Amino acid sequence: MQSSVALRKQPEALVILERFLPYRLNVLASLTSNALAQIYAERFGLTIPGWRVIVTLGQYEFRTARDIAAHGVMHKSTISRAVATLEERGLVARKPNADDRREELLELTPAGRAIYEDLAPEALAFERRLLSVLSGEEQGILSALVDKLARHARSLAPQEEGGS
Amino acid sequence: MQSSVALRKQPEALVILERFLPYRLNVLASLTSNALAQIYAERFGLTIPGWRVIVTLGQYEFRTARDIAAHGVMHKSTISRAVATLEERGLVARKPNADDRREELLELTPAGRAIYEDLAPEALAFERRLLSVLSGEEQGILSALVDKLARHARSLAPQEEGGS
DNA sequence: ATAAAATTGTTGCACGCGCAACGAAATTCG
DNA sequence: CGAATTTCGTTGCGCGTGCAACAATTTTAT
Repeated sequence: MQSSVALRKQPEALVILERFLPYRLNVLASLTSNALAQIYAERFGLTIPGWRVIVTLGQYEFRTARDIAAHGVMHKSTISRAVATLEERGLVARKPNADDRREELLELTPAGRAIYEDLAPEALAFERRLLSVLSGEEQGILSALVDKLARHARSLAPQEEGGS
Repeated sequence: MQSSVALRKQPEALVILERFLPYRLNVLASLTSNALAQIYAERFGLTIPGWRVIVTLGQYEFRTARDIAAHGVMHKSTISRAVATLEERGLVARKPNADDRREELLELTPAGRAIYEDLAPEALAFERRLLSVLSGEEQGILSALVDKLARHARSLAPQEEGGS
């Protein structure tokens, strides 16, 4: 065994950022998030959590704060405050749940739904612009891989409450 | 043309979160980021920006704060403060650049490199655990697609400074 | 050469966010 | 049935972070 160099002391790159997936995922998510945030902040004065509440309620009609938090990996206090702000602005209404009086069902007001209907097409247009560099097949593959990874990542830390 | 229902008023889901890629990318990034953050916060008292500075310097040896910020889509003030903290802890050192005295070259101190060499294997182990649900081929495909998307996303908003 | 514009990094300020403690309600257990 | 535990949502606190203004320096334009 011809030893190459004995006791190399030179620093060595152990992690290559350009190949480190968690890093790259965060960079990509930041890029898309920032671009989207610009749209709904400038045009509708919405924060990211506020936007998420509105889109979730636009899709699900009635949901609790906890559902929204868990689904989007956000802290419950973040959602609580976002809902409070949206309620003050008259975009979201609370309906007490008779079956479980700890929780409140949330829904969009007509004004909230109007914003949703304005915002949703822009969000989809942004998504299309973003995905336009991928073929339809690539989009499907990416979609499946992202879902697979996300499911696995959730199983690695099930009891957590995350922050964006 | 037999019209279906005239003037449907029922609310309609325009955005399906489970199919909306920016949302899913953020969820996935949050999941991985939280799990990683737990490692280097608990064991080394590092914040996310602090960790990013250390890994970047671990790989590149000499970099300016601006480089790190742009590469990781983070705000320059975030990096500035992270570097200040790391310098106080004796993990990072500044070398003034004679060619351009506005900027400072950053490098890891021996203590900083020691943390890096402790942390890097754990980060890589986490990445392996995360990617273990994908085949080698799938990993390669995902990698390529993420890069392609990130390049495109950067080109959509080139003059921005992002936030994590 | 001189002035105007651009760039690097820092800092005061405000605010959003995570944490932990809390009240209220529901569930589990003895 | 009653006590202990769990869960949903809110809130005070501290802090990290984005924004904008700034000093220092370099680059560009006149």
